[in-house]
Amino acid sequence: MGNGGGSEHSKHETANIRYHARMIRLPSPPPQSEAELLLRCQAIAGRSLGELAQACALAVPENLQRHKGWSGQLLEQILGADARSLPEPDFTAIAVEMKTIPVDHQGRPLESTYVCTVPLDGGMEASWEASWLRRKLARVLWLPVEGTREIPLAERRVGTAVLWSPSNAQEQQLRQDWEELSEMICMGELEQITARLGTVLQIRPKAADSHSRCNSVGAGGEAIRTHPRGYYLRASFTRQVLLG
DNA sequence: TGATGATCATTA
DNA sequence: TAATGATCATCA
Repeated sequence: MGNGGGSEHSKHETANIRYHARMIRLPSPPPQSEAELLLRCQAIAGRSLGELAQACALAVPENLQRHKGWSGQLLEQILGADARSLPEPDFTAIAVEMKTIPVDHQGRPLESTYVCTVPLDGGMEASWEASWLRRKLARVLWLPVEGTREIPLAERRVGTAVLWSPSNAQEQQLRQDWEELSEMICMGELEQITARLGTVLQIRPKAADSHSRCNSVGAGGEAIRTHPRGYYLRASFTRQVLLG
């Protein structure tokens, strides 16, 4: 096999990067099957973000403070995601959503995972079955990336991807939380919702800052302005998904 | 030290 | 403004 374990960064390393770039034929066309997507994931497993960025001719930021979505966007490009910023699955042809997840040295998630915006304006969702959240999570490609701040961003490596759909038990957990939270919203109790609610799912602010507002409906059905919020998966849930 | 609430960048 | 991509920073 190749020389993956060397401590030198030299001509050899550069050759590997070029080789990798050919393997994934950048820019990547959208994968046409899950198998094709998984092959691409295997090709980048164990590689560093620095290597992958170089293959894309992208600069690596010093840190993620002002580039929070950088890793996710890099890996989307590498793997051929085509949804861009649309409210669609990242890989539209095969209806797969992709989530990069920062992990510690044991592969445990370091952060919660944003799923989607909480619908607040009028368009209340009729049922779990029809919910945006459920559709988003129907098929997810989890891509772990070393995320401890001790490791310089360029040196952080990509882990083994997991293509996942919720098990029956997981779906029931998600459903229970979603129904509880949705009922509160329908009852006009949005402002009573805190991130402490929900065992696997939570609602938290999702905005540029705490001054952001969006339209919603109050307890009496009147129009109000409130904070935009998003659904997030707790790290403990994602840990079970990744590690069992 | 982990989780909550706040925040950053980009696109349409 | 609202969707996408998330991580930061502070406090219990």
